[in-house]
Parts: sequence; structure tokens; C-alpha cells
Amino acid sequence: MPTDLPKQYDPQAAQQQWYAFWEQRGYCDADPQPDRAATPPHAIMIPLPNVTGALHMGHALNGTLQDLVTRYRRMQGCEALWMPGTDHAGIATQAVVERRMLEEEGLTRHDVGREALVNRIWKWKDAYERRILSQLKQLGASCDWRRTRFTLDEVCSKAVRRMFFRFFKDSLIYRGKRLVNWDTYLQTAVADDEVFEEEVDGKFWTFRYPVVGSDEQIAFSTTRPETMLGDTAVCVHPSDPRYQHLIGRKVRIPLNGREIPIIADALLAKIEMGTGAVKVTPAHDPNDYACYQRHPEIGVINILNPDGTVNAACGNDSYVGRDRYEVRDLATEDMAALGYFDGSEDRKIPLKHSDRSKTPIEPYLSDQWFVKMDAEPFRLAQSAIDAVQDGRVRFFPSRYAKTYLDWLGEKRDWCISRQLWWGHRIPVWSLTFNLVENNPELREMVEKLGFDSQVLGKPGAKLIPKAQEDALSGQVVHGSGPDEVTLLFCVGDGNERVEQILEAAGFQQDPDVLDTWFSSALWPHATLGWPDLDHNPPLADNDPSQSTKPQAQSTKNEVLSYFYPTRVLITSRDIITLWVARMVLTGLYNMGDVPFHHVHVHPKMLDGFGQTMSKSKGNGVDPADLINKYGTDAVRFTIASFAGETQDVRLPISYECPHCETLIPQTLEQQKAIPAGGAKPRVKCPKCGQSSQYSSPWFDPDPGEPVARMVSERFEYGRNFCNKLWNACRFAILNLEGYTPGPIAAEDLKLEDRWILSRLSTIAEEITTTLDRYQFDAATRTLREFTWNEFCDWYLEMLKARLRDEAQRPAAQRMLVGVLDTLLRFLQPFTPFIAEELWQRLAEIAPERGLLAPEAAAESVMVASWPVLPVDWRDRPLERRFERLQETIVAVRNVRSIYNIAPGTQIKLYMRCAPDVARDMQDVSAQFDNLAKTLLAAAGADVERPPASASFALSEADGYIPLEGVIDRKAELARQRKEADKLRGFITGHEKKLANESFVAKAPPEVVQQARETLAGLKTQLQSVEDIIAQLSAG
RNA sequence: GGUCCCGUAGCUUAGUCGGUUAAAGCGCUGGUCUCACAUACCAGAGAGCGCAGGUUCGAGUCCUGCCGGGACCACCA
Repeated sequence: MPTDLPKQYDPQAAQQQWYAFWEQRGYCDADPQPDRAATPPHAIMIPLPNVTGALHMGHALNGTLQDLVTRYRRMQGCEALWMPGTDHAGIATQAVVERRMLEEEGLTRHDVGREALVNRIWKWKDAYERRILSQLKQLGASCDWRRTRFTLDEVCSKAVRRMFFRFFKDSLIYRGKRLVNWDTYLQTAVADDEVFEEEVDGKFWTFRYPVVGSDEQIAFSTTRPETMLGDTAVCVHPSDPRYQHLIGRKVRIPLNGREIPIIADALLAKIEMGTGAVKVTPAHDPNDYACYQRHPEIGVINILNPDGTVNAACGNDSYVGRDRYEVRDLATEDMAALGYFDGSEDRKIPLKHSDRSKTPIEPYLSDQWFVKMDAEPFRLAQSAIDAVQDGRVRFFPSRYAKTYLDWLGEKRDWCISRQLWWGHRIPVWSLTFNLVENNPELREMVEKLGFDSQVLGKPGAKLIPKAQEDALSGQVVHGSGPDEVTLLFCVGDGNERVEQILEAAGFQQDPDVLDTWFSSALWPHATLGWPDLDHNPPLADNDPSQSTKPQAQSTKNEVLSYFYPTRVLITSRDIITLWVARMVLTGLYNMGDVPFHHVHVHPKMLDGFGQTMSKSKGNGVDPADLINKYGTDAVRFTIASFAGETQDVRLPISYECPHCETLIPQTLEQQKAIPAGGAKPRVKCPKCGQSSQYSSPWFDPDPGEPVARMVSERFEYGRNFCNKLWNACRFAILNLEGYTPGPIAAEDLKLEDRWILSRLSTIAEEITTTLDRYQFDAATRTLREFTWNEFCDWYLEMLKARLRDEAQRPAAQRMLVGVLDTLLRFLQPFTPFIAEELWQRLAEIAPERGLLAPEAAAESVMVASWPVLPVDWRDRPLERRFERLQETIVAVRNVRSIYNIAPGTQIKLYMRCAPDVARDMQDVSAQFDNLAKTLLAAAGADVERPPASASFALSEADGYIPLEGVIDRKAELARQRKEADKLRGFITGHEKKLANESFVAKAPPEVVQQARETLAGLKTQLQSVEDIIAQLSAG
């Protein structure tokens, strides 16, 4: 006899035990199974979390859905790979480490140097990678941990290097200029999302430039007078009548004497704004830079040094070396002294600041590397557009295809360089030299690398040595001086010798690193071992799994060929462009095939105030807090129930008072509070009055302090469900004594058996269909409703009597175990731990079980088969009959409740109904006693209403319950009148509709027919109620 | 500014091809510790679907405009 289950499920114990069990058995591991042709492989690549910090609920949502799909497909017989890994997340990670270093030690990266900084970041990465992977395991993620990858590991680095080299060789990579957000204090470029805007007190100055060869002057305004030194044009609107005659003329900048053209540009200049004329400073303003790109002849002059001082290019020695703000004042004074100043007004100016140094950002022109998105013959952007348009890649929900297509349609070149130290270093070595100087050593080296040294004098030349096609590719480009050329060499992966030759010859590797998205764009094929085609990818060095499953040796990369393309990518909408589009594009370029067939875009997690959860906002919630409180299964089940197709998920958060467990709703102030040095903020409990520190992503509570943890009542939904399921099994196990496996003949099935089989078969299709469409919320609802409202509320209740009856007990036990077995398999992808726990408990007492015919249960529900149930079990008419019974029971319970009849008191029921309905009622008469403590005294067409009865009218039957001495005639009359009013309302609505000629004429005949039938039914029902009322009034 | 999405009970959300007087969970009210479950059971109250128009026999569902919220992109001399 198995041990009794406790009354409540203990999630923590089950989670530990079963996760270890799965890992040891290698259930999560996936290896090529070319022989298994019937079920195709199923791979999902994790949207690699950044190692910037711990996972929050957004990740938990993302991870739950991927695991759900992976487990579902695994049960369907697919070799299901869920590939785990993390992203180095260049800027974001370097920024957190740098910020911490600055705050705690007052050091900038220039103080510690490249190598030391990168080492610090590696330490950070190790810590957070560990944390992230353990969080995923806590969530029950069935990843193949042996294959864990990191974007900077050897396998991924090789792919990145190869990708870059191929792009370079195919002339898809070029060096160009671009404006970046420059932090002059830290002397670094800052990403857009690390910039915040703040209004500052500024001025709006108006100056004039004299028109060359004329007495005229042209007035313009600016908030940054120092940029006059870098002006290369003045711009007016092409149809501005005031300036028509000046277009094409030149003005002189009085500060440095430079003459610049007056150009017309409809996008930059607006007639109604200010004077209508605008100065153009391409090197220091994004709009002006865009204007320059439309008018490249005006040129670009960068007047700033990296530290924010003015350089020699400004054309006036008195400004050189001074800070830009100092020059702002000087330039203004000088213009005033020269008589070109028209005054200024005070203005609030929105100014971008660096989030890290809190100093103002300067737009700064810098050298960058780009990938051409529209170059023939590759047409990278177009190839990715085609893949979606012809259906090789499908979005779920489909509307997200538009985001993807619109963005790719712009075909903007991809800037892939970042001025950082954390990332893949750009594999290009360059040397600038003077053509005039004879440089025999250089020529010799170029020859040695396999080129004709004549090319050195030909800017634009492309160099691919025959002998080292995969090792080296070069370009000759113009240098900054007229006689200068720059030689760029890209070195392929694994060619350190070539790198040494270059460096010995004075070449220097580009200091920049690649955009993080460059490496994550390769994720689907890089993690599978591309570009190595002659062996499987190595397993992770620091394999975090408990699995001992070895990988097969092979002379081909079977992992890549078997699992690529993957089946589905599951992600959130904010990276459809940055990541999804680029994976498609690189997949097509490197592999000749799309990286995945489906893209499922799930909702975003919002906090209780409607803000998306993110690390930078600090409103993330650690899934561990919720898992500790509610259990993994509850968290997963609740999350899956959120994951619909339209709405984002709002998650109002509460703090749980550590003293009395009262939930205190989180306020915006609490969420944002950052301790200013001293005491940590506290939250006060309204119930017990005590205050306590609370968890926050901004700080750690003081050691030893009781902490109010973040919780969310919404997860009680899942917790309660798990408890319900647990107790259903507990009930089963308590009633399985003497269980023997055996078939059940179809003719032995009772009404409720056939009903539950019909329902089970119906929901099997619903769950499978909705999961195939990634409608997780619908699948979850179906399962919950079936488990709770059908299986527990009705079927289990109806089995109780049969389980007590010696003769009926064996069949009832077999049905009970069979239904539970199927249910646990359906639930495994959603709530794997409790499903496994119950599966194993059930196996102790019923190792052989099944529906109608028993078979041996799988050793784990994780590797059991996904239920596929016979379609002919579905029986709508039978379900309809069963619903009639349910309606009757509910009506009886209703009467009991209204008249406050003690649960132990039996009442009698008389049913007036058609003979076939009466027969059904008689068949299940035992259930009336069982479910409503009611004796079915009579059922048939000739049943009369006994005096002093409570009554109810259903669509196909009327019921009477004699309540001598209890019945309150007045109250009963009122109740019936209310019912009659409700029916009359329905009837009026239908009559009106049917009286409308247009409805009868234009609506489809079946709709009209349906309305007529409904009306007739309602009238019959109303008649019954009116009879009851008449009797009550009379007697 | 552009594109897309969302506004349904106090809260969080379903609502398929437009078709009975709109559904669920939580919360609330009343009653039950009934031999699986008080994280439970039974019953009840509670919204006319952001606002204004339109199309239609019929609109929560389709169209237009507005209001509110969000996301992505562009931009802010």
C-alpha cells in the first residue's frame, strides 16, 4: 500500500528531486536521430539572456513557453532540443561593470586599461551566467545543458570571425562615418538607451553670416554657437521667397574666415521656423549630418577632440585646446565684437546626458564599420524579406510580420562597430602609408602575403590572395591626406601566423569590437557548430548539467544538419528587428536556409503600473521570489495562462510583510526608491503596524533584517490549481486499494464515463490545436476548466458512490486511473514537477493503466507519449444529456441554498419531463442523492406539482421540491416572478427580432430558424414558471 | 512625427466567421471545516464592452475620428 499523500503539495521537494532525476536520465539532452524519420527534430534556440544581471519575470515568461513547447514536442516523439546560452551583451555589460567601478572605486576604464577591465567583466559574466542558468533550472527548463553556449566562447567566436571574413571578402563590409553619442568625460561612445534627456537652462542666440560678394547678411539661430566653427553650409528651404536669390551663393564664417555655400534642403530648413535659415554642422548634429549625406559636396569638419576641447580643424588658433563651453562664450563675444550678433533669448533646452557620467553628450563623428544591406548579388535585406513573404518564416501572431518587413524594407546599412572593449574584436588590421615614400619593406611584406605590390597605389582595389583564400582578404582605401592610402586586411579565423606577419610589419588591429547583435545574429547556426562541418560541436567546457550522456563522434557535423533549421523562435516583440531579422539574414547567407520556420511573439510582462519590466527601469521581479512562495508549477501554470495573443501582461506586485504575511501593494515610490547613502527604505504593514526593509533591484537589504519579499497574488491561480490536482490524485490513491489493471468493455461504461471520455477526447484536440498555434492561454484555460469543473466537480463526485460499491469498484478504479494518467500527460509540459510527482505516486499502485485497455506506464511522464484519443469518443448528444443532469443538480442545490436546508437533510425531487428525459434521470438517480442529497421521487410526463413546493423550470424539465413547513410562499413567489421577468426579457428580444422584416429577409435562414427555436423553448419555459406562479398565488 | 498593439465587472483577463439580454479567476456578499482539497465547496451581487459617429437585419467584434496607455522606429536647429 503506497503512503498516503499529504493534504498539500510540497513544490520545493518535488522540484529538487525530479529535476535531478531528469538530468541523470538525460531526458533533456538531444542528439541527432537520423533513423527516426517519422517524427521530425524539434529545436528551439533560447533568446540568449544578457549576462548583465539576473533574470526577471519577462524571462520567466519567455522560458516557460519555450520549455512548454519543448516538452510538448518531446512527448510527441520529436528529438527536442532546447539550446541554452547567454549573450555577452557588449555595451550593457561593460556599462554595469564600469559604472560599479566608478561608483565604488572612482576608476574609469582608462585608469585600469583594456586587459584589466575585460578581466573584471569576465568575472561578472561568470557570476551572472551561473545565476541565470540556475534560475532557468529552477523554472524547470529542459535545456540540453551540455550544449550551453556563450557568445564569446570558442565555438561562437569562430563563427563570428568566419562570418566577418566572408562579409569582408564579399565586399559587404566597409568603413564609414557615423555620429555617435560621445561622453567627453569617460571618452566613450554611449548607446542610445544609456542616454537620458534633461532640460537645462540655455540660450537661443541669433547671428548673421555675411554673404560673399554682397552687402547682404543671412541670419540664423543656434543653441550651440561654438559649432559655427564646424559649419560647412547654410541651408534654406528651396521655396522660401526670402532666400531664393541667395541659393548657390556663399557666406563667410567671420570666426575663421571659411567660405561655405548656401544650399536648399526641404527636409532640414523650415520656412516658418526662426529666420528660415539654418547653419549646417554635419560633424556635430544628427540632422545636419543627414543633410550632408544628401549634399555630400558641402563636406564635414570635426572640430572636437575626444575630451571635448576644440581642435585645429576649427580654423582659428585662439580657440584650439579650449573646452567647447569656453569656446561657446568666446565665439559669441567675438561675433558680437565683429558686429554679427543679433541678441539672445533664454530657453529651456532638452539636452542629452550620459547615464553613466551624468555629463552632457556631444554628437561626435567617428569611424565605424558597416554591413551593406542592399548590395548585389547578396541583397541581404531583400533575402530576409523574401523568406517571410513566401512563407518560409511565419510569424505568430501574423501581425508582427509587418514590423519585420517595414524595418528591413528601409535597407539601412548595419553599423557593426562599437567603441568598447568587451566583445569580439574586429579582425581587421590596417596601416596607413604615404604613396610618395618608397617603402620596400612594406612592398616585400605585401608580396609575401601573396599580392602584387602594385595594388598599393590603387585605392578601391580588392585583394584576395589565391593561396590563402580563407585566411586573408584586403582592401586599399584612401587615407586622410592626398598622398595617403590605407591598407586594410581582414584575417580569417585560425590564422595567427598571418596576424603576426601583419603586426610585425606595423599593422594594427582595429581597437573596436563588434555590435553584440553581430554575434547573436549567428546564434542558430553558430551554437550548432557552424562553420565546422566535419565534426559535431564540442560540448560546453563548463558543462553545467548532471547528465552523463556522451555525444556521438562523427566525421560530419550531424548536429548542425539534423537540427537546422530550427522549428520555432519564441521571443518578445522588441527585438524583431534587431535580432530576428538579422538571424534570418545571416542564416540565409551562411547556411542557405532560414534559421527557423516559426516566430512566436509573446506578450510583454508589465508591472502593476503598466511599465515593461526591465533591468534599467528596476521594476523587474525575481522569479525565485515567486517560485519560493508559490512553487515552480504554479508560476509556470499562471504564466502560461497569461500568454495570449493580444494583451501584455500586467503583474501588480505586493510586498509580503515578514511579520504577519499581509500583502502590501507596491507603490511607485517604493519601486523607485534608492537609498541616498544611509538608511534603506522601509515599507509599513497596515495590519501589524511594523515596518520592514523590502527587496529591490536597486540595493540589497541589510544583513539580518527581516525582508518584505515581492509576491503577486495572481500566482494563487496556479497554486490553487496545483493543489486541486494534487488532491484529486490524493483521492484516487486513497481509493485505489485492490486496483487491478484490465480492459473495460464499452457496454460497461456509464453515462458519466462516456461523458468524461467524450470531454477528454474533445479537449485533447483543443489543447493540441491551440498549442500548435502558440495559444498558450487558451490551452491552459481548457486544461484548468476540464480538471476542475468537469473532472473534479462532476466526474470524481459521481465515482464516489461507485467506488464504495463492491461490484462497480474495479471498473470505476480503472476509469479513474485512466483519466488521471491522460490528464497528467496533458499537464506535463505546463506543470512538470507536480505531474512527475503524481505520475510516480500513481505508478506505485497502478503501474499498468490506461483508458479502456491498460498498458505499462512510462518510467517518467516527461517521456510518456502525448495523448491522442479516438475521435469517436466524442458524443455531443450524450454531452447534452449530461448537461441536463448538471442543470438539474444545480437547480436543486440552488433551492437548498435559498431555503437554507442543512447539508445532512435529504429532500425529495419530482421531475415533470418527457419520457426519454425521465429515463436518463432514473438512470442516474443515485447521483441525486450523491451530489445534492436528494431523492428522485418521481420523473415523468404526468408528474404533478406537490403543494408547498419550491420549483424550478429548465428548458426540458420542471422540478418540484416539497418543502412543507419550510417554504416561504411569498419569497418563493418573488423568486419565480424574477425568473419569469428574465425569461420575458429574452422572449421580447427574440420576438422583436423576428418581427423585423429585414432580419427575416436578410439574415441567413439558419440564424432565423435558430431564433425561432430558441423563442419556442423560452416560451415553454416561461409557461412552466407562470403555472408555478399561478399555483403559488392560488394555494 | 510614423507604424503597430491595447482600453470589456473593483482588479487581472477570455470573447473564434459580426448572430440568445457578454465569460472566467481574484476580490465582494451569504451559507458550509460534508468521509480528496477551507489553497475547498454551495449560492449570490456586480460590466452593456474608452468616447463619438458610421456600415449592417444585427456591432464588444468591421470602418472613421477623438481620448487614454504601451511598444518599435524616426526625430527634437
